[in-house]
Amino acid sequence: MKLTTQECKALLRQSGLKSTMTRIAVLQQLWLEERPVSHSDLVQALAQVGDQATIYRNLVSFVDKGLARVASTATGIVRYEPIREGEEAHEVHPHFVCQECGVVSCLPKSTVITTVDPAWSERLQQSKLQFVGVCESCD
Amino acid sequence: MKLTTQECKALLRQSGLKSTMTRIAVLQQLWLEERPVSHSDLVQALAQVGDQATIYRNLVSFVDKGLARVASTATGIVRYEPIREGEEAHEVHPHFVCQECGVVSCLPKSTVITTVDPAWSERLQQSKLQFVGVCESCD
DNA sequence: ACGTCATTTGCATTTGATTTGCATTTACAG
DNA sequence: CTGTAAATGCAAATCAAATGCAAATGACGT
Repeated sequence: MKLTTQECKALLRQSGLKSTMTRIAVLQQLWLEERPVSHSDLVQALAQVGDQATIYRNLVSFVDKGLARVASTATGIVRYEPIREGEEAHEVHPHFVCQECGVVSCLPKSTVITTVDPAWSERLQQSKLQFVGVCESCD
Repeated sequence: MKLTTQECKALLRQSGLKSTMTRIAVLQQLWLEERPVSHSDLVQALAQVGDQATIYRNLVSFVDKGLARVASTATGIVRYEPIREGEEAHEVHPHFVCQECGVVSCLPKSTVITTVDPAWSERLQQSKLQFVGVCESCD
């Protein structure tokens, strides 16, 4: 999904973050990707836009302000995804991690139905469901 | 759960791994812990038993041989747990991660009921469900 | 029990991702 | 326009994870 510069500025403003060139670019890139992306993915994609430390700190503040979340830490690499409108805090779509190539992709929420014991659900801030297997291209 | 040295040797033998002092100690420690443990947890626990590189390589070969699995990579730290008798390959195994202290603990399977779309279940080697929240001690 | 050989270990070091310090620049409220 | 807190760039520190290599050790045949 594509986010216009104006929409980015609006989101940032709402979160109390200043609208910097780099920051806007990072946010747009996050929304552009159709899968969770790592810090180094973004550094590559935005090499001429900004520094790695800047990108890193932007990701941290996005997570802090609720504009993004850590979607996955599979393969020991932290991957982020934007938080899109209308997502429930403790009910997030599942991710699929390929054992071979390590690619992390998003699955439709409908892939799984989860029922959580009420005793626990109150304690939940968030839940992450990860499927591990071999993707089609590696099969 | 406790695993005798003899049982360790048997498991290792079955997996085609030699029965070394350190290796047995690592496997026993894994079984002893009631929660997923990190490499450095083990290095601490087995400081006088063996070297960090040895422990690391043992963990890798355990995963390789199916004696253990990476249970969690929360906090960017890889945590292992032993694969115990009679566990289903694609069964969901819920863990709880504390946002504050980062401790990862196992939850009873009954905490969650999941139904996976058959189209995907065949591709599954494993599923991991992670609950994120604040544990009692940090609350 | 003994020797051989592939496996495993210990120690040192490297890699690669993530994180921080600090001087400089920039956004934006007044 | 101006002052100030926030944000940036660059360099360097961290920290977990991974590797190279020589020495040590388990397992198997004799």
